[in-house]
Amino acid sequence: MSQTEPRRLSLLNVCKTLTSLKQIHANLVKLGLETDLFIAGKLLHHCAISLSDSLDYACRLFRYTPNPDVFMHNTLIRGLAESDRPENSVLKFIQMRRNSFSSPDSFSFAFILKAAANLRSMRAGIQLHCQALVHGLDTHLFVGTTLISMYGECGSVASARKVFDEMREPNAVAWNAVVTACFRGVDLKGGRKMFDLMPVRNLTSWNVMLAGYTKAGELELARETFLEMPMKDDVSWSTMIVGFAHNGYFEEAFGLFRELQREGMRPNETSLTGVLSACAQAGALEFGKILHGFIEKSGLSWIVSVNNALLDTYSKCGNVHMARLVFEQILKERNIVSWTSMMAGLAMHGHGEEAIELFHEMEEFGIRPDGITFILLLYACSHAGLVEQGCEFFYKMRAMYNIEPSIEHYGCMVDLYGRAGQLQKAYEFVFQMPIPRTAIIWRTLLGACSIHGDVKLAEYVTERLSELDPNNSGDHVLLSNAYAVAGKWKDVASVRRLMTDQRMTKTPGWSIIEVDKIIHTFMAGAKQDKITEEAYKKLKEIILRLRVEGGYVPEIGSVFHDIEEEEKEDSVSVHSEKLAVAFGIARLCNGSTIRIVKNLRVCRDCHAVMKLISQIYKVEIVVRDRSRFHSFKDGYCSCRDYW
DNA sequence: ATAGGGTTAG
Repeated sequence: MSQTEPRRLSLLNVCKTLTSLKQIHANLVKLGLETDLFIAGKLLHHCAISLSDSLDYACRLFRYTPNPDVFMHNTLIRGLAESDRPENSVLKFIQMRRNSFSSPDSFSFAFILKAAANLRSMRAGIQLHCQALVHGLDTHLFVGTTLISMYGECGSVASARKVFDEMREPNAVAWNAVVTACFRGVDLKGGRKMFDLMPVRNLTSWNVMLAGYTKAGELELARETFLEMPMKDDVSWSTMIVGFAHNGYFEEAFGLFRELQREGMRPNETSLTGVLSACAQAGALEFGKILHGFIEKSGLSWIVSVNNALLDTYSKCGNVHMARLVFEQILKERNIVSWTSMMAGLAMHGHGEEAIELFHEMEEFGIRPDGITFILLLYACSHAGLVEQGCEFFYKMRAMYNIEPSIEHYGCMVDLYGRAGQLQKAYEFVFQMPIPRTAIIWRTLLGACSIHGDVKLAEYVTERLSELDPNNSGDHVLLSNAYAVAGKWKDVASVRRLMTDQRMTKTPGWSIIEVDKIIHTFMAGAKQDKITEEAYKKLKEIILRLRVEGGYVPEIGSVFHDIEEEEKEDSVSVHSEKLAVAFGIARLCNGSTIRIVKNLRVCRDCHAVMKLISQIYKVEIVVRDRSRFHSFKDGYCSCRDYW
């Protein structure tokens, strides 16, 4: 090896993207050094482990190395084990056993067991356990620890504990693994007990507790533990932020992020994506922009995952243009998540065709779609009314892309037919699907019945649902909406009576609007305060003007209510999104867009009102409902009245 | 030990 080699290889440590790695690789080839096993191993390690989304390149590198050694085998097995297709890792392991002169060492087993863990395959795990035994490696500390994790991931806390108990001298890592295994098996008490028994705790032990508690939704316990910790690192902070964000506590996630910065720590990739995900879910555009600025300033904008989260935040906050801009900026480094997120953004905003176009562009880019990409594609089709295209994609995903449809894909198909009013087809589809029908499948069908007023089917579906998921108030609301659309008010009333008799409470709808940096929440039928009163007053005035100038007649069909006409109309006019928009009209200055986030889907009447308001008051209104965006302008909505 | 894209519904 010449003098320059160590220096050239040390370049690898600073190369952060595949593009720069390729340059180094090209240089090595030019010097004829790429067959040197040490150098090839280093290179492989860098793109299989250190860089994300470079596995394909790693596989090619491996293929072009004449006689790869154990290290290279292990490295590729390791990289594949962490990929989205861990089965390839197992294949590589088998290939190594068959074709190679090198026999597996403790590293091989540690990595391949990780693949079994990621596959949640107890069968593969047990077989590998046996093989490790044959090689006398099952009692090896590292292998034993991975065995514990594997059994934990596969859901067998008992096996995990057995391996642990038989360990001669478990170190802190082994202890941590067994605590993690307990939490995976939702044995919180057991996890806590092992934690208390630990002879030596390191920072990871504490972080394991945080992760265990937040995943179980025990945020109070997590917070207690967090405060109790003798030391915190960025993983501790990230775990807390992500934990709160995932459990819907957005304000808490924001608060922790600010606190982290106050303590003088640098947010890392994970805490940033976590806090951005909170922004996306909450629709907090302004905070998202601040974070964008921070990312640019602190030189973190090269990180793909951060850009993906940012892109997602912009589109979920209603700003597809900014999402697109971020997407354009990462042109070379885009991965499957970037493409899928952008497709999701377009689909949510009603640009189904563009989402499909983007899919084809992605293919030209040489990126293979995965199962999630197809969920988004089908979502795009169903929400744009593109029934035939949706069917075609559903067929192609298996035939051309070798991706087995999962329950989510079947759900999309039911929705595709149902939303378009093809209830017969939807029903047949549900019957011929080859995997067990879940409550969500039936609920999707029920949703379609409620849109189109198919009472008979709705009744049948409700029966199926009562077997699978009884006492779900939402399902009864859907049934009653189906009756209402069909004008069967007596049946509406009887469903409602049933609900009150059984003390079922309907999830309250809420809408939020930000005015002067303050977020106001409106709820139908909530207790009155000054703000709500103001909103009601303005709404009355608006409705009157809509009647006179826009010929507005309330639509009562899709509303859950009964008996008197006047009362029906009343209940329509108090939907939370109407209050929010009225408040926006009252408080926001002319020319600014009214942005509303709602937790449920928008009803027909509110939709009609929004269109009229946008026309008569000359304002743009953007509503994000539970699933998508509606942009109202000049009396039209971006969803083309299909949602 | 932590992370980014995900079917339905109230």
